[in-house]
Amino acid sequence: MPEHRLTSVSTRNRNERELAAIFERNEVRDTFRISYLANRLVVPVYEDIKREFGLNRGEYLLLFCLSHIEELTSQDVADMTGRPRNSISRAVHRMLEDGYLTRSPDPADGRQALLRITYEGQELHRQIVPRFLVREEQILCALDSDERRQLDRLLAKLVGSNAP
Amino acid sequence: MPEHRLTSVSTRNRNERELAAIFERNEVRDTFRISYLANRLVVPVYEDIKREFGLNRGEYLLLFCLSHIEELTSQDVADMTGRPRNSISRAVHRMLEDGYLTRSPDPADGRQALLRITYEGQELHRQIVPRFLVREEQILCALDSDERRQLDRLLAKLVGSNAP
DNA sequence: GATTAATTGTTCCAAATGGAACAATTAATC
DNA sequence: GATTAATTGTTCCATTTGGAACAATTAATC
Repeated sequence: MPEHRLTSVSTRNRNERELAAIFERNEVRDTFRISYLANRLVVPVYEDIKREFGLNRGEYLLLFCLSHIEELTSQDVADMTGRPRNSISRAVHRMLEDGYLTRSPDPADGRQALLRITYEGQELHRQIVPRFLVREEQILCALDSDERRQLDRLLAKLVGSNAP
Repeated sequence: MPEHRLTSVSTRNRNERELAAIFERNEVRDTFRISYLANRLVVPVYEDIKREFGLNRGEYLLLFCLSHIEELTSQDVADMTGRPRNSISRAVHRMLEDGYLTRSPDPADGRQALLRITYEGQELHRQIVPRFLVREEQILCALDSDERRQLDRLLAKLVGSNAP
């Protein structure tokens, strides 16, 4: 965000009250609340991942992409994650060294190399996913099952639309 | 934020198709989609703000907070935005120099200083808000007015709950 | 009321970040 | 097919970032 991040993790009453007021008053309520939610969902998990596995966000995103798509180039990952290519390059090297992925030159195009996740990488991913799920549940349990379905439908629609 | 960020801004068909697949396949769908949405809403606007007004995210967040709450300390802003205090400190100094806010020592507590937005700061905020709104509309127009109300209700519930 | 603990804002510094230039390769254009 | 343009992954470098230590001040504890 670096982010449009607003946490209410404050021990001081004043801020909690005032923060709530911001949610009601501000001019771009939906953007603001979605951004806030995203950070509440994701930030603490990334802090865990950093602490326990030594991966930063870019490295985990690389792992995540390769967990779902068998073979990708660095450029693919850059496109998908919106991160600059040099960051991906760094992440790839670190993850190669740690044995979480492999790289082989593309026989069809000498410029690029094909990345794949290793077994160790898959294992790591398997350890990390539950943390996101636990966190998701902590936040989304505020909704009943009907509301969860509503949310699912709305998100599908929003994400599916190809706005600019 | 650095971020759990996945954009579909790719000129290549392959990635767009594969990206869509990730949304369906992955294990933490709601977290993933909310995070994706947040970035789509916010990232391009922050890029504009950076380019046109020279403010980074932290600086704008400071402005945003002071636009809605008359008087805050640096620590207040740190609590509300979840950013480290030294970042806030830097942002405050830059914004002071630019004349977007004022600072006066708190007579009741010698440790802290009270920040307020200036007229110039309010003007700047007034110029920036519409950009968020335009972007919000670009994304949320995928929903009809009923669905918008649903979303509003769900967000209120999610944000209002005080999960850990 | 003296002593210890906690809080605020700042400075220092090592690490992360991302833009720009670059060589290697492939695609496009003439 | 030669020449120009575009693409990929990397290196370089200036800027940003955030943790830790710090002085100044206030609160808590004895």
